[in-house]
Amino acid sequence: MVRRYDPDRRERILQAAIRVAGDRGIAGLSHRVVAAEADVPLGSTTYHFASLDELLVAALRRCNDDFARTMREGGYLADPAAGLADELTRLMGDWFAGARGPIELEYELYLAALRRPALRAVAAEWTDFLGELIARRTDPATARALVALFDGISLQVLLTGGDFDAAYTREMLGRIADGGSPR
Amino acid sequence: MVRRYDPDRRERILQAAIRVAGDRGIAGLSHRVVAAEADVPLGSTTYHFASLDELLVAALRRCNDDFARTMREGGYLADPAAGLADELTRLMGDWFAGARGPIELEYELYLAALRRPALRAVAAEWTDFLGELIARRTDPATARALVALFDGISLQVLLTGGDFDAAYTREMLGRIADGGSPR
Amino acid sequence: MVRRYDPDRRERILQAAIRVAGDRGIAGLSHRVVAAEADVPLGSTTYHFASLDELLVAALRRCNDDFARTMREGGYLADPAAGLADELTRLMGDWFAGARGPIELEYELYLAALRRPALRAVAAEWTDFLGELIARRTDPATARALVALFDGISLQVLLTGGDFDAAYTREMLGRIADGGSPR
Amino acid sequence: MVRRYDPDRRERILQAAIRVAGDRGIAGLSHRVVAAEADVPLGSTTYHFASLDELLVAALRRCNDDFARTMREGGYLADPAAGLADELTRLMGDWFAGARGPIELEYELYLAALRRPALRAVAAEWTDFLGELIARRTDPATARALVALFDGISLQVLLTGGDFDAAYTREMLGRIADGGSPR
DNA sequence: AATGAATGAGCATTCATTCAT
DNA sequence: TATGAATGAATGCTCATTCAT
Repeated sequence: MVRRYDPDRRERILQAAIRVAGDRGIAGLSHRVVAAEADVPLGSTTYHFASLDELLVAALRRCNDDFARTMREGGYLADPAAGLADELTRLMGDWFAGARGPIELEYELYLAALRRPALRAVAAEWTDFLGELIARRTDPATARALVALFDGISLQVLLTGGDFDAAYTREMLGRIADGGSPR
Repeated sequence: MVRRYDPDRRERILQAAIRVAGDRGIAGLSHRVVAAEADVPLGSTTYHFASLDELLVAALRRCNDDFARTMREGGYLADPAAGLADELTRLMGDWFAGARGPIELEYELYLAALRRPALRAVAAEWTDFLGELIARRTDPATARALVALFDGISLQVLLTGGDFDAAYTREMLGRIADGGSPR
Repeated sequence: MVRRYDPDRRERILQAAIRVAGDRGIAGLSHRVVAAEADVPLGSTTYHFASLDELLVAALRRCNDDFARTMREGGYLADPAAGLADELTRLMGDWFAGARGPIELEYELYLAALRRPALRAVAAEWTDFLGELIARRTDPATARALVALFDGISLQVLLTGGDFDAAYTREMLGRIADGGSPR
Repeated sequence: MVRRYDPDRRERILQAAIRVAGDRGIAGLSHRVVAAEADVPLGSTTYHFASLDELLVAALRRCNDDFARTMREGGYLADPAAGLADELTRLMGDWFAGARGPIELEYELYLAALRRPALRAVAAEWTDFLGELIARRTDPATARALVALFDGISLQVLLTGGDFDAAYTREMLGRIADGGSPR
C-alpha cells in the first residue's frame, strides 16, 4: 500500500468528476469512474465525498462558480450603456464558443434536479444568479422571461447540434427586453 | 410455468414503461421495473423491445402522439382569429392543469437526447410538431423563438415547483409574437 | 404472418450455421444468430433442427463432406507414383491457401468434441477419413502419425497466425513417411 | 452480511476456476459457477478478476507454471545422454498417467486462443516453453516438429479416449528426432 | 407444417457503500 | 487518516426451448 501525501486529492477528485460528468453525463458519474479518472484509489472518493450526491453537488457548485466568475470577468451586463439584449447575446455567443461539455452539463443538471431533490438547491443557484444579474437592468418579470428564452434557445442549439445564431438570438431577446421597464 | 396467451402484452408493457418513466424518471426505467409494473415476466419485456432504448423510444413516441392528439382535439391554434399568444397560453395552461408526470417526462426526454443519440429523432419530433403548428401563424424565426420561450417557461414552472402564471406567460409570448409577421 | 414457400429453407439454415460457426466460433452459434443470418424466423431453426447440437452436428458433417469432396476432386493421394509426403504437403498448402474460417472450425470441432459427446462421432469422421486415405499408402501406425503431425502443424500455423511453411512441412512429413512400409 | 477477512481469497478463486475449467471446460467457466465452487460471493470474483478473460488467463498461466515445474522436477530432457525421443515419450507417458482434466484443459486453451485474442499470449507460453526445452537438444525446425507431433498424438489420445501408446509414440518421435541435427 | 410468442435461467458486469486494517 | 477488500443488489441482455395458434 502506497500512502501518498496528496493534499490536493479532494480537489483532484472534484476536477475529475467535472470532467467525467461533462464527458458522459450525470448518469455516467460513478465512484469507480471518477477514481480512475483522478488516478486515485476507489476508497478515496468515498472518503472525501460520502455519497455520490455529495460529489455531484460539489462538482456542480464548482461549475456554477466558474460560470459566475467568467461572467464577472467578462464584464457582461456591467456597462449600463450597453443594451441588455446585446449583452446577453454576447454572453451566449462567448459561452457557446467554448466546449459544449459544460453547457450540456449545466442543462442536464436542470432536469436531473426534477428527480433528485439533493440537486434542487444547486440548480436554483444557477438560475437565480443569472436572473438577479439581469434584474438589475429591467423589471423582474422581464428578467425572468429573458432567462427562460436564454434557456430555451440554448436547448435548441444543443439539441439540433447546430451553431449559435447571434442575430436571431439578439432579435428575440430584444423583443422581450424592449417590452420591459429599464432600470 | 403458466404461459398466458396475451395479445395485448406489448401494449401493456408500453403503458407500464410510460408510467414508470413518469414516476421515476428515465433513469429509473429498467427492464425489471417495467416487467414488475406490467405484471409480466422479465423475458417478456426484452422479447417485445429488444433493448431499453427501443422501449424508451416507443414510450416517448407514444407520449408525443398523445400530446399531438390532445392539441388537435383541443383545437389549439386552429382558429385564425384567435391571437397566437392567447392560444399558446391557453395550451400551456391546459397542459399544466393536468398531471406533472407527462410534462416532466417530455422535458426529461429533451435532455436525455443530448447523451443518447437513439432519442434524438423522437425529441426532434416533439419540437418540430409544435414549431410547425405555430409556423402557420407567423414567420419561422418567430415560431422558433415562441417554442424556445414555451420550453424555457415550462422548465421554470417545473423546477420552481410553482404554479403556471398565465398572465406573465401571455405577456411574454405576446412580445415575441407581436414582433413577427402574421400569416 | 408471411408463410413463405421455401423448400430450401433447411439447407439455407445449414449454410448460415456454417457461416456463423466459421465467423464466431462454435461458442457463437445460437438459434437466434443463425436465424438472423439465414433471414428466417427463429422458430424455423428449431423446427428444422430440434436442438443446437443437432444443428451443429449437421453443419460439421457438411464441412467434413465438403473437405472430402475437395480432396477427391483434387486427386490428392490418388497417384501411387507421387510421394506420400509430397502429396500431403500439397494438400495442406492448398487447404491453407483458402480461408482460415473453415480450418479453424475444423479444429474447434476437435476440442469441442472433448466436452460434448454429441460431437464425438463427427469429429472422428474427419480423422478417420484422412487416416484411411493415407493408410492405403503406408502401414497403419505411420498413417496415424502422419495425421497427428498434420494436425500438430496445422495448429501451429493457426495459432501463430503465420503462413504455411511447405518446405518444413514436407521435410517432417517425409521423416515419418520414409520410416514406414509403403504399400 | 457476514464479511469475512480472507487474505487467500484471490488464490482460492483461482484454484476454483482451475477446477471448474478442468471439469466443465472453458465454456463452462462463469463467475457464478466459480463463486459457488470457491464458496465466495459472486461480487468477490469480479472484484479480484475484473473480467472472465482475466480470470481465465490467470488460471491458465498457473496451469502452465505447474506443468513447467513438474517438468523441471521430473528432470525430463535434462540428461544429455538420454535419447531425445525416449525422454519425450517418458514425459508424455507420465503426463497421461495423471488425470485427464489438466491435459484437456491445456488443449482446450490451445483452440480457445484461436477465437479469444486475450488468451493468445498464454497459449504461446506453453508451446514456447516446450519448444525451447527441446531446442537445446536439436535444431529449431526439428524441435518445432517434435512439438507438433507431441500435440497431434496427445489430441488423438484425448479424442479416441484410448490409452497412451508409448511404443508407437517413441517410434514416431524418433523418426523426427533422428532426422535432425543433435546438439 | 410452420411460426410468433412466451418464459425461466443464466450471463458478465457495474455499482454504492461498508468495514477491517 | 486513508484504503484495499468485500458484498448484495441491480442492470441489460442472450439464450434454448416450449407451446398455442
